[in-house]
Amino acid sequence: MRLSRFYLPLLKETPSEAQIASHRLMLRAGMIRQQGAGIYAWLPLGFLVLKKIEQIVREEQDRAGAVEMLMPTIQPADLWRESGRYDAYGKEMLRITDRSDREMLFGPTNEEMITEIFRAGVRSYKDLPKMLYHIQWKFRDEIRPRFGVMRGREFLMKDTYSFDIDEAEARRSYNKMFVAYLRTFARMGLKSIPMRADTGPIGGDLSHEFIVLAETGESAVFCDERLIDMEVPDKETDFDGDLQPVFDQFTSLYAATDEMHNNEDFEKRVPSENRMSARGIEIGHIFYFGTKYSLPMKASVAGADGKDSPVHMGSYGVGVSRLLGAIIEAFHDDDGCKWPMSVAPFHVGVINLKSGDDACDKACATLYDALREAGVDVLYDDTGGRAGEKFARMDLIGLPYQVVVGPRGLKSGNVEIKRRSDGEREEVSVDSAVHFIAERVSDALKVE
RNA sequence: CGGGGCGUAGCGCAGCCUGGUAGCGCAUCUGGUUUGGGACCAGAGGGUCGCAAGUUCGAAUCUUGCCGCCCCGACCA
Repeated sequence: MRLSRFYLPLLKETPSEAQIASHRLMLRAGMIRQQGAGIYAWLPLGFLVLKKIEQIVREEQDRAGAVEMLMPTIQPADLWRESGRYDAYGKEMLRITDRSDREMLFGPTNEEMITEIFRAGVRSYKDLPKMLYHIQWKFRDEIRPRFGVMRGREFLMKDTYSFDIDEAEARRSYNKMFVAYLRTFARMGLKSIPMRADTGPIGGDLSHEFIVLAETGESAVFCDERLIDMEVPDKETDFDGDLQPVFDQFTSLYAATDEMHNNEDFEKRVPSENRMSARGIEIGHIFYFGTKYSLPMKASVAGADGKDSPVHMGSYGVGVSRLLGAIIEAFHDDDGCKWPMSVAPFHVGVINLKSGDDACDKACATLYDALREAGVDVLYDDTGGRAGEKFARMDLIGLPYQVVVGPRGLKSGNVEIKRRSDGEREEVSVDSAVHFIAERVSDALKVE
């Protein structure tokens, strides 16, 4: 992409409403634009990242055996009357009426709808287990939206729903998502920690929040710091096999959010040198809720004995749009974003320091074409303007690598390559630059 | 929803207390000098001061109502 064609409205000054780094940087880097409280338009740069995050989520869901579909944003109220949640949900749910005065709502989640869809098509235990997911915009009329996309009212969420014949089988589905989540967040460079979450009236131990540690996190968390470097299962993991050992391993050490924290327990189970109290951002939440919806909504299947019984369900959410905020919180400095390669809007930025200069233009054009040929996403800064402005802009948007092409280096046939993550620079010849970048990009994108 | 604050040019703000017909920085446009980390000089364009009503000879400024947004708290992916 040529910068001169792109739409990248940057802000030099910090908008007054942005309190935390991710919100500030998303506004300054021209990724989002606010349209109302907790409602954002995704500008080209932000949208590129959003799509990359979405794709990683999708790939790991598919790997775990879930099947993608798409449910509507608008749902009929009657569906929610079946589960009893139409009245229970409260003002968080945006209720609307259509031209015939039919009661509708903008979906805050999809348990009811997926249950209706499932019950319409499945009769026998032989059709189980099933895991279905979609990635769709949700609306929750939060009392107080804040922190940009971290707590918006409209947000993009991946939600998966599992259907099993009994609790033991449901646990297997739960474990699949548990592992899928560990992998999903790791691929984005995040160290996520599963923490016991409140299961509410249903009870049991089957609800976990996936937390990424960040100073600006919304909740206080307490954990054994050895969890941070626990090894995430690789892509050869057999999702049809027994995943219980992985679950056991990750849940063997203490980890709890504020609500679930028990200090006595914490001190008993965690050696003092490993105790960690920090703040965290919730980026995923998985939940087993048994027959909560299948019973009232009559989603049953015939068992081997010919008798009908309600299916056991679970739901598994990932805050896709929220992840942008979480990733920036984890990877940024005073100058801007520092995207991990896997979610970067472009892998590399080519900076033409002297647009209009024959040698510079030529070298840049060669690099631009060759990099794209090599499968690298390139943003080519072909604009006029001063060097300082170009450097600052590229640092702000935070592409993993910058290739600086200027008359000074070209005299000796060289360009400068800067790595955004640590600022390390290296002079390489124009000829070897493509290989240099392409190799590092493909290494960084390798899925393990 | 309780408490606090803010709406003045694209962005950041001053002016409001003490009414007199709107200003600064950045950005934008033109010309020139510059050119490897957000340049400089000269000039120009751009605002029904959130909306509505009221007080007044006169309202960005005072009064009332409404709308929007932000911050703290309780709630949430």
